[in-house]
Amino acid sequence: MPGDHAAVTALKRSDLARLTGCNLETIRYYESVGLMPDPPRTASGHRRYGPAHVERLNFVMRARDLGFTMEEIRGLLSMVDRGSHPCAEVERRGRHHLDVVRAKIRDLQQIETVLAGTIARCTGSDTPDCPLLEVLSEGHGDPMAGKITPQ
Amino acid sequence: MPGDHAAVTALKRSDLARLTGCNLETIRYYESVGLMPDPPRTASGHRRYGPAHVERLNFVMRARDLGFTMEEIRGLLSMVDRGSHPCAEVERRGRHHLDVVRAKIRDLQQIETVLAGTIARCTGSDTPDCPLLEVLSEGHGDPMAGKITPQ
DNA sequence: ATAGGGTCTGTAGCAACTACAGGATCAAGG
DNA sequence: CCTTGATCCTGTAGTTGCTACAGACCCTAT
Repeated sequence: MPGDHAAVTALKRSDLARLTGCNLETIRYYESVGLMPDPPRTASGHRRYGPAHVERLNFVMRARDLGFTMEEIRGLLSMVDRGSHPCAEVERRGRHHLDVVRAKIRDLQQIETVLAGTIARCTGSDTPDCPLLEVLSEGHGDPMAGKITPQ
Repeated sequence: MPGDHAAVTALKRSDLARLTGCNLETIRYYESVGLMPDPPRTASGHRRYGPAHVERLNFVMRARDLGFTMEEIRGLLSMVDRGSHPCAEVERRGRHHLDVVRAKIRDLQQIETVLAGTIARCTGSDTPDCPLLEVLSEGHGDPMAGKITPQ
């Protein structure tokens, strides 16, 4: 039966990678940490993926693009898998993540302000007196008074 | 000579940590990766730090607070150590780092926009229909059209 | 039949720390 | 002087989210 439908839609790992834009090794990694289910194998042990795997991987990748941690993604996925995913709970998790994202933005903006302000005072000349090095070396008056969490 | 000045200013690792607010283990780590010089030791091998170490660690920590990578910090420090640190070069490195910081901010703001917009459509009810899950599951029309580099 | 690809597994590496285990040493009290 | 508890020492493993390699296997085409 050479036109077998199941065989036609069966994807190798490289196919799944190409289709989703995900790195080949990353797919195996997601399997190992339980974000992707163990796929069926051929007799010789090669992975074969179907449409469900493509969807799943796209979900994971989109969540990653939105900056969700793997722990958070795992949580969202397990809600989906259990079929119990009330919007209220998903929203709660989304809001929490949004808070984290906003905190990161604030921290980076703090950094940007200090950095841009300092660099603006640079002369660009060959003098060894540099405002940026002074800011890094100074001991008086912290320019980052509010503690930040970088990255 | 019980009032020995050198002895008075000699700091243990825990003292340095307390003084700078740096984690105890991190100091050893910075030594191991060459950001901090190997300190002198007592006969029994215990580290003893002086004011120069305090300054150095403060420099490293302030650079870290501004989001510089260790590689960048290493570079800045080696310029300082060599005594050749023309403002122009420091400024160039600072500007490059500023570009990186601004790119991160833009990426996070992209994320924030999509996330906030999606969550705003959440009903907060018990329905299993959730805009956020739909965004993560959908296959049509990428909400993050411009590729981003999260974190 | 064999050459070349792709796939398999396990493992090591990246940043930038943090934490622990198991031993040595120090400082103070009895 | 001795003991006790805190601190110090070293080396190593863990963290997050991948990425890359080595060495073995397998699959396909000529």
